[in-house]
Amino acid sequence: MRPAGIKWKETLVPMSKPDAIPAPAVRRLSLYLRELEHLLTRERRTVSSRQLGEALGLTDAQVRKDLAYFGQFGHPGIGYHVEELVSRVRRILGTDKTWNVALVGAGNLGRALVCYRGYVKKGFEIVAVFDSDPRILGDAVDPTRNLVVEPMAKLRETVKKRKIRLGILCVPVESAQDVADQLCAAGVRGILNFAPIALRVHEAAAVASVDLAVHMEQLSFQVGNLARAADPGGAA
Amino acid sequence: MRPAGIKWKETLVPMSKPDAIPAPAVRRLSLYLRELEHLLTRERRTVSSRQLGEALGLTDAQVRKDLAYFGQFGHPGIGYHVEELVSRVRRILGTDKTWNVALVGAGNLGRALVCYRGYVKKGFEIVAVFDSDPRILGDAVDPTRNLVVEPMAKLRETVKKRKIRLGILCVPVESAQDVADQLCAAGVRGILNFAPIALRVHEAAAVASVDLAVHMEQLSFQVGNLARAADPGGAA
DNA sequence: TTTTGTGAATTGCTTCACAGCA
DNA sequence: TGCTGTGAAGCAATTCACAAAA
Repeated sequence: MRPAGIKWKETLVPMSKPDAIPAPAVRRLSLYLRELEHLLTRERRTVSSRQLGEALGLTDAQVRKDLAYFGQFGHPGIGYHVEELVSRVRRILGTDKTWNVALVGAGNLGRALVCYRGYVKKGFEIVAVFDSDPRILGDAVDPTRNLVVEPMAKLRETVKKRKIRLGILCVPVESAQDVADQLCAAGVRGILNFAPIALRVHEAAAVASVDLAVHMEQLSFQVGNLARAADPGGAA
Repeated sequence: MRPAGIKWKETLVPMSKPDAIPAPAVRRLSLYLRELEHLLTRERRTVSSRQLGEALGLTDAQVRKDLAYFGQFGHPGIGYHVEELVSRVRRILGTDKTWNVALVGAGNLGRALVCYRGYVKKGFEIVAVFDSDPRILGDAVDPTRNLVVEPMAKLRETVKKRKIRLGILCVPVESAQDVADQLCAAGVRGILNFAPIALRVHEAAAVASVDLAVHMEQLSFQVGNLARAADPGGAA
C-alpha cells in the first residue's frame, strides 16, 4: 500500500533498450559506404573522418560518432583503412552476401529497374519478375538474362524456391497494399515500395518507400524557399 | 570593460532566424498532402489529426504540430476541411502552379520516368528530354506526346525557351556532376538526382537525391535487425 | 462532447572538446 | 603532430497535456 497524502511520481524507467542506433546514422552509413567504395576504385588506402565528411557535406565529428555506433574501426593518427571499413560496413548493412530479390509490376518503371546495372555489385540480384497482366506473361524482361514475367499465382512458390527475401513493388497504387500482403505472405521480409501509399505490413517485415512525386514536391518547396530568401518582398 | 573576477558565459544568441521549420516536418507535409488527395477522391469532407496520423503511422500531436508550423488550418471540434487543406498545402509546397521539368539521360530509367503518369496532376510536367548519345537524338520518347530527345548543346536554349526550373538527372554517375553543373548554368533551380553521388551545386539551387542501392541497403539492414531481434542468439 | 493549437517536458540527435594513442 | 573515440553540452524534434473553441 502506498502511504496516503503523498504524491507519487510514476517514474517508469524506460526498460533500457540496448541503446538503439539513431535512424539518421543508419541512413548515413549507406552514404559512407558509397563514398568508401568510390575511394576504393581510386585505390585510396586510408581516409580520415574529415575527408569522408567533406565528401558528403558532414562534419568530422558526425562521421566519427556515426561509425562509433557500430564499432571501433579507426586508427588514431591514421584514419580509417578504406578496404577494411568497406567490408565491415557491408557486413553491418547485411550486403556482404547477395540478397535475392523479386520485382512485382513489369511496367515501364519495373522493367527499367530490372535492367538497372549496379544492384549486383551492391549485393542485390533480381531473380524473378511478376505481373498480373496476362498479356505480358512469359515476356523476356532483360535482354542479358533469361528472366521472364511470371504470373502472380506463382509468387509463393518462386519465392520459396529461389530463396527470395526482398521485393520491389512497382504496381499501380490501387493494388499496392494487396500485392504487399501477398509478398509478405509468401515470406518476403522487406519491400521497396514505389507506389504513393503508406503500406501496412506486419511487424516482422520492413518497408522502404520511394515516392517520386514527394521528392519533386520537396524540391519545389526548397526552390520556393530559396526564391523567398533571395527576394523577401517578392511580387506578393 | 568587464568586471574582473566574474566568469562570463558567451551566450551568442543565434541571430534569430524566423524560427525555421524542421526539415522532417516539410517531408511529412508531402505525405499529408498525398493522403488528403486520396481522401478527396473518396469525397471525405473533413479529417482529424488523429485520422490523418493513423493513415501514416504518426501521432495526432505530430500532425497538429507539423501543420501548425505553416499556419492555422484546423477547426476545433471539427478537424481539418480536406479540400481547403489540400489547396493550402499545395500552395505551401509550391505545386499549386505547374513546374516545367527537364529530364537528362534517356536510358531505361529516364524513359520510364518520362512515361510515368501522375506527375502532371501533382504539378509537374516533363517538357524536354536530353541525352549526350548522338544515336538516340530525335527519338520519340513518349508515345502519347511529341517529345523527342534533344542534344545537350540545346540545354541552355530550351531551358530558357520553355521556362524550365527543375531537372531530373538519370545519367551515369561519371557524368552526373558535370551535367548538374550544366543544368545549374542553364538556370535550373532544383535537381532530382538518381545517380549515386552527392552532387555539389551553388547555394541558390536545391538537390534531392534518390539512390536505389541506398534504399535497398536500408532494407537489408532493417531485415537483418528484425531477424536479430527475433532470434538474439542466432547462428553466430 | 470533440478536436485544435501550443507552451512545457521530454526524448533524441549533433556538436564540442579533449584524453589517449600512433 | 594527426586523428580517433567518447562523455558532456547544446540544440532540435517529438510528445505531453491542457485551455479554448465548436
